[in-house]
Amino acid sequence: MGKKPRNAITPIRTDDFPEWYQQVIKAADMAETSPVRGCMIIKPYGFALWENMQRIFDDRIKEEGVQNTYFPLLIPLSFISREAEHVDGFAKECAVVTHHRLESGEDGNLVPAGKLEEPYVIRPTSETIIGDAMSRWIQSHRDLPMKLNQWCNVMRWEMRTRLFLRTSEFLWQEGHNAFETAKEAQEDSLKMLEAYREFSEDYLAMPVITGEKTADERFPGAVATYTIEAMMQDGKALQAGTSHDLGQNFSKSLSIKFQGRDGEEEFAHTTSWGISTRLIGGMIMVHGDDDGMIMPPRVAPHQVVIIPILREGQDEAVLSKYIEGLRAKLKNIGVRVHIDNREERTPNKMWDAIKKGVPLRVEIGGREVEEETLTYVRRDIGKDSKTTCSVDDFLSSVSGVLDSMHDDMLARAKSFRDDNIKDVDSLSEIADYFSNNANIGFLRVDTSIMDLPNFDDTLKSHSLTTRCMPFADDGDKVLIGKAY
RNA sequence: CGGAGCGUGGCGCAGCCUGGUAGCGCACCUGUUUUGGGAACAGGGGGUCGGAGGUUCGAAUCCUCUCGCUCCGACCA
Repeated sequence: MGKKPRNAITPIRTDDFPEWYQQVIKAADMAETSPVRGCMIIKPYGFALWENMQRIFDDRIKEEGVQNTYFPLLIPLSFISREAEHVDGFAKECAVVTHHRLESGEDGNLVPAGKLEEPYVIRPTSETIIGDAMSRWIQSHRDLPMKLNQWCNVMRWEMRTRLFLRTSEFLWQEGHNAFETAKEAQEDSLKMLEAYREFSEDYLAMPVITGEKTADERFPGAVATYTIEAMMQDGKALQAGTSHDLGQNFSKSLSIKFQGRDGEEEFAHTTSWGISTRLIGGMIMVHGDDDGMIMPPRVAPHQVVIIPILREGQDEAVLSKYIEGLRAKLKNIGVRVHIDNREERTPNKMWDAIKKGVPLRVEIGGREVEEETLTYVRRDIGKDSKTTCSVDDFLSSVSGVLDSMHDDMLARAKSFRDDNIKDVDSLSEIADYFSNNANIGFLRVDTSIMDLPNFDDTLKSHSLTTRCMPFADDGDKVLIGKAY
């Protein structure tokens, strides 16, 4: 029997990136497919990550005066059809509830019965039903701005699904704000986009490009869609979050109106903005390596995992007490710590911690207990970072170590991304670049190129899309790439 | 929805062409020796082969239908 491969994930990224992605999720025990078509089961370790993301971002939006609500899962069919472009955008992917009862059929199987007068649609997004409520709640300019959010699940019957990146049902937050003026709405949509950028970079260590979507990529019914775009390690783009300026399109079709300061009746200006469990897929593809996941320290379910190393003739009680003491001290200073006490071989515990991407792995055996030290390894660097230090030193430096790991992860991802954005001038250069399979990433071109007659065909024939018109280029350039 | 492939113990697969009543690796359980970057040996438990129908003395193997999944494309957070 030969030794197992040096890396924990097979295949490695450069051999088969999509398969590598699936294997990382499995190895980290984050999620799996379910008996329900296109729907995933988020396992405890994956959900703990989502909970941390939720907590952080929820606190952030509350600073903006956003209030949480909960609206029904089911939306009357007639609501969806109120906004014309909205219908076109979502009709193809709606799950519809048509019955409310099951009866025994002739062959003994249960069959739907009790047909509904009006079918319900399982929400693909909630602009219409929240807008309907807003139309009743908003009467005066004094009721504005109104900022509502909900953390919930939505369903879009996608043709092809991938864990976290695109599932038929997914978890997200959807914010819906209403304002008196067009200017406020526009500013708000940009502000929420900035909140996404900050969250992605400051907590997920995932660098993003902020910009506006081209008309083709705009949210159905929106005046403008703003996006944060991230680049995965295979050079593909991931739309990691969007914020829409809906103008008065939805307020007019849903009748969200108020009496203004001048006594005239006016339609509100609304925005909507969302991020989803897709971000988890992004984190995997931005940070993961051939040994599995690397959790960004600030959202990692466990920031530190302690692995007891018990050898023969060693007093287990003494070791446990030492470790328990360390755990309590770490918890005290706000570090999320996990002790791996499973009856499992030590090397396997280490590999599990690696595959799960726990930022810091702490090993404690007889030596450490005797010397009142501990040994730790940074996940993103590996065993070359193995350090032994006193418990006190660790306690005073651990948050700094986690911070620098965060900074390093962000910097690494940023330089990879920047290295893979090229400037070009012509359609033929775009075609040439993506005809060579070795070339990955985004191309940046003048927005005027979108007016060329062959533009759409060129993109289509290479499976390319416009990702966004970056704010950094004042909207003069457009990024083009392959997307998830 | 178009193209391709696959459904056999928990997972990954072989067997199918040339029908004879199921096998391998990993995982799991027990024991011994081990344990600081994926342990070794020995013993052991677990499947009726996606589903339905057909051919046959006999079907995981052949035929028909059907369901599901994965990948590629179009669509999309």
